[in-house]
Amino acid sequence: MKELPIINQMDVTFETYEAKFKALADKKRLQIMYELTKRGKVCVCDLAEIMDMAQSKLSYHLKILLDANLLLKETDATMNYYELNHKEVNHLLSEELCCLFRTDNNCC
Amino acid sequence: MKELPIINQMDVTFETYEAKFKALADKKRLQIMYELTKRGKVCVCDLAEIMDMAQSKLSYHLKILLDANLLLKETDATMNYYELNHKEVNHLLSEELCCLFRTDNNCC
DNA sequence: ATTTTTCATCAAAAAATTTTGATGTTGCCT
DNA sequence: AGGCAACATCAAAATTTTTTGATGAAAAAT
Repeated sequence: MKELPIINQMDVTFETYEAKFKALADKKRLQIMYELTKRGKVCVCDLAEIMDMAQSKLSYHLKILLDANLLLKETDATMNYYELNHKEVNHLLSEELCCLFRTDNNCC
Repeated sequence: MKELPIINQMDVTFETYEAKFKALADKKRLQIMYELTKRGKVCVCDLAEIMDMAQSKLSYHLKILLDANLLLKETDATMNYYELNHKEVNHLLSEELCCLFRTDNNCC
């Protein structure tokens, strides 16, 4: 059982966070996160209206957030619902950002 | 004295965070942050060695982090020293990320 | 005064991300 | 079965970001 060299461990760590921060590094995606924070579980068609965004474009952005594990997805028949992955968001962001993207006890 | 519409306030907020997360959304820049967390105040030439990165490239990345207010810069003669902006980092990131980029009391 | 060192900036090329419109898939309804 | 609604995926175009090598600026050393 070989241990990974520390440099590679760090590398993996940086890559993981890179993906998460990349997902957050977009105005539109931050607004999606914000709307989901406010509204809870929302289907793509409603979100497309809320965001005033073409459906394929929205799907693209949702996939990026989902792949970064910042959102959770739930399917019901033909509808797909997305919501914040609060656990992940809380692990990532400070309390200062709570008003925007966090919902927990000692929040705002 | 006209109040900004809420939608525009939010817009500005999202843009600000977009820039900060964009700055963090890069493996190399995360590693720069990490090295500065460990080492404190480092000049560009030393950092270029540490990062094994061409100087112009490093300057490019440092500028992005500096513009996002994640780093602080200090000039002494021909040397430019960079260090983490701990205050800003702490405002942005969770305690969970403390081991990587934060240095404060209740840390690790 | 010239050279050297440190670093920023520039412009062009390369690479990555985003947008767009079209097409594919799945499940529901008639 | 056929049509429709909700959504994902695709490929090409558009845009943005990053890399590269060259040049510029400012202070120190010779």
